[in-house]
Amino acid sequence: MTNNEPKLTKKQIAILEAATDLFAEKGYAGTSTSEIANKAEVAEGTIFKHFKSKKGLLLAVVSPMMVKWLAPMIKKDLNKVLDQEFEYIQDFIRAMIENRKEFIQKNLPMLKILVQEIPFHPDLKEKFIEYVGNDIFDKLREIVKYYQDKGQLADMKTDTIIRTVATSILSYIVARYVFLPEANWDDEEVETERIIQILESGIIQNK
Amino acid sequence: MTNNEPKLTKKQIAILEAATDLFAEKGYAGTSTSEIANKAEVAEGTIFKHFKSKKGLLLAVVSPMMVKWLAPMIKKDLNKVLDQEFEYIQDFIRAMIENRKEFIQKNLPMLKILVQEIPFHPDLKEKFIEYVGNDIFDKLREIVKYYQDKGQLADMKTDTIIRTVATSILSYIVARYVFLPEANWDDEEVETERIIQILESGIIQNK
Amino acid sequence: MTNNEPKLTKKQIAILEAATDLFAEKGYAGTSTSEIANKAEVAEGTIFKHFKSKKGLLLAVVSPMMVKWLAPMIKKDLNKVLDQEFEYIQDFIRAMIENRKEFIQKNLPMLKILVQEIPFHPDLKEKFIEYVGNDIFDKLREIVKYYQDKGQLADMKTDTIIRTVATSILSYIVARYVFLPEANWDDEEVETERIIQILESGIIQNK
Amino acid sequence: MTNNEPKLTKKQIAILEAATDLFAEKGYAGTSTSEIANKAEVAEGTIFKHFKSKKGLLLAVVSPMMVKWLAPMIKKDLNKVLDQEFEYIQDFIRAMIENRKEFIQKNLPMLKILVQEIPFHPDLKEKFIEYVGNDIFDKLREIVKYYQDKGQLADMKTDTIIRTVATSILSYIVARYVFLPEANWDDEEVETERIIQILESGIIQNK
DNA sequence: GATGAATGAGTCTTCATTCAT
DNA sequence: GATGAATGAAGACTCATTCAT
Repeated sequence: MTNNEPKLTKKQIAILEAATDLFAEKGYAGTSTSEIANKAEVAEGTIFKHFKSKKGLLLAVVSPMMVKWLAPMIKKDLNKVLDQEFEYIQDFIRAMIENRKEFIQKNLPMLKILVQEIPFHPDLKEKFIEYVGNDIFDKLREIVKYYQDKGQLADMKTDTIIRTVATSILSYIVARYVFLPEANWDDEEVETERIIQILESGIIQNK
Repeated sequence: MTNNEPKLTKKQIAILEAATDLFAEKGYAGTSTSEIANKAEVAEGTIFKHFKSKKGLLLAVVSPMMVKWLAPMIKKDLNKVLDQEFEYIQDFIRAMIENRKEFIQKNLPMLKILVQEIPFHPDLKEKFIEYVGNDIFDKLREIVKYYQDKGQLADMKTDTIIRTVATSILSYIVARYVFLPEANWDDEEVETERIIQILESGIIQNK
Repeated sequence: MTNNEPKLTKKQIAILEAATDLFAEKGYAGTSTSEIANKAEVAEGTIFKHFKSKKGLLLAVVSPMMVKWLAPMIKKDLNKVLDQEFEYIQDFIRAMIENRKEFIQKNLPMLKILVQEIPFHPDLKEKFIEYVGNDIFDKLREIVKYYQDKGQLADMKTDTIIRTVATSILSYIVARYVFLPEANWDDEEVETERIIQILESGIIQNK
Repeated sequence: MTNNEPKLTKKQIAILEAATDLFAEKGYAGTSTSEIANKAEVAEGTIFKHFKSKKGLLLAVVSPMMVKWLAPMIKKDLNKVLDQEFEYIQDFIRAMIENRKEFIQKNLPMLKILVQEIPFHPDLKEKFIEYVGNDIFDKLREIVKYYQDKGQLADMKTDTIIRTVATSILSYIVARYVFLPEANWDDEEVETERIIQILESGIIQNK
């Protein structure tokens, strides 16, 4: 967890970047390794030297996103919560969205790949669950509990609350960045506040 | 609704069903025409006799869903709205979800295909917009206006309201039926009410 | 040989005409039976009812040309020669070209097919030789002999003379109608005379 | 002439040779790429690695013939003409036939392919015209003019003379090597002299 | 006689993967 | 490590031919 980034060579980075772009644009099954080699300006064989198979390349593209994005997202913010840095849950949600904004935009293709390919790759799904399901979900439950105890969250089932918040956020991200990127959206801050406002008057007990 | 389905033969239906299942399961690009032929128990050539190309088959799978589901969904309910059958917007939303429930479950694979393939097929997107964007969106705007005038909807931008309601519903459908079908969900009625409740306290002005 | 044209039905004629056009335009191997059916406005099965196979259709297209064109060409003119109607060989050659002109132009596609497909179909070649080699060639030899005896033809080998005349005529036809139809050629009469003139001062002894 | 053949590998040569033989024997449309692969003893994929498509292979087979045969044929001999090496046009024609004899025999299949496929491939025709029509035709006109000025050629239209000589030569080549290779021809020298003799007494003014 | 749906072998082409250099 | 030529299985698609209606 400390230094798992084992010094990628220039070629490896080029391959990963090319693969990320192409997988996001045309899907995993719709992208050929020769296209990737071409875009990365390496020989086709080089890809297989570093990532044993095409599937291995997909995992290499998608894994760091799970490790670097989802895990830290919770770990960091959870600590802040417990350190009393977020008195109100609104602040926690806002932070979760705000802090990742940059990362989301930079890694949008990876996210797109993740969302699009998970249904077709059981092993991807497993890996995803391995990180999110068991590790993060537990911590999210702690957080929900924390705010429920503070009286800031409705007394619904924990999982329902998590689901509601998660889908509120994800639906916005998916809609804005994956399905309708060309629609004229409001500023991100405005949309963020709208999500919070909706959640606030909805499942969040004010007072 | 009367006779637009120009008598599909048994084989055509078998092909469409096999294609629908396989596209949903493994994605369009990940499914081979020989697999489809195999599952439909027809010769591979038969597929191409009826649907000029693999892409043509995809459109044949997905088009009726747009024509039969989305268009009627609005047309019928819009009339009911204007006929004063839905005094409260909650009833309208409930009806939209309730009425389609059966159709959604029956045509879930199609919906899954639509959601998953739209990003990769500009022509699919166009066809989708052709049905939803220009025809249906306009009518949705009318409905929103109608309830805004009645004071039942917040005074936000029309499009924002539509988006919020739509993503609330879609996020539930996608989460429940596409991404996490094996999670233990509450009864559909309960979830439906939850959506309405969230929307109610959120963007819907009570009183 | 008397009435071998066994009353062709309308559909049969349509098929033969469509096949002739398409074979000439795209070659035998490059034309599909469905294209032919399409152009002839009959069902694909109908083609096979009448002409057992695609190859059978080719033979049906090409055979009459050999029977109707080459055989009569000689028979008729040979008689005229022997009836003293052509005192000079020039008249005989001129007649051969003149008389067939209409037929050539009307049946150009068939001729094109014959020339183009003979190298690929041993049975076609055999059929051709059956008509030309054994039947016609013998009669041509008679004619050459006849004019050689009259002192109008050089004392070369009979076959060489036939070859020379034949290639002179054929090279003109092939060049004009098959390879370079769009070049600006002189009137047919002028070209005909040119062929004769060249043959005249070449292999034909004047006086 | 020095290094335009950019080092063909053994496999590429094997493919080109197999394709040349098969195209000549069965025609382009009548030959399958798997047959070619088989004969060349390479994998089918290898063909497409080197020649992007079947059509590309056809061009690769036929192009060098145009570049190496037709262009040099004229260029070399034209210079000799202008260098006064051929005082009489007979010598020029004889040289044209003689010098190429070896090449013709070695590349007969290619020539056969060229003749047979040009009618079906507009792009082949264009390429052919590009080399023969504009480059060589002009030079041929110069040569004709040259000998007309010397009084050795009849005062006909330049193009007619070229056509006559060309068809005289081509008809002989096509007849001897393409259509009737098994007929008992005289020695090549004898036939060559015959062509010249016919042309001589025909269009060539013997002072 | 005529149809056209159905077939499955065969076509051209692409692809992930390997391996000698 | 890096290459890219080579592979052959698999892909989408076409075709001549058959047969029940």
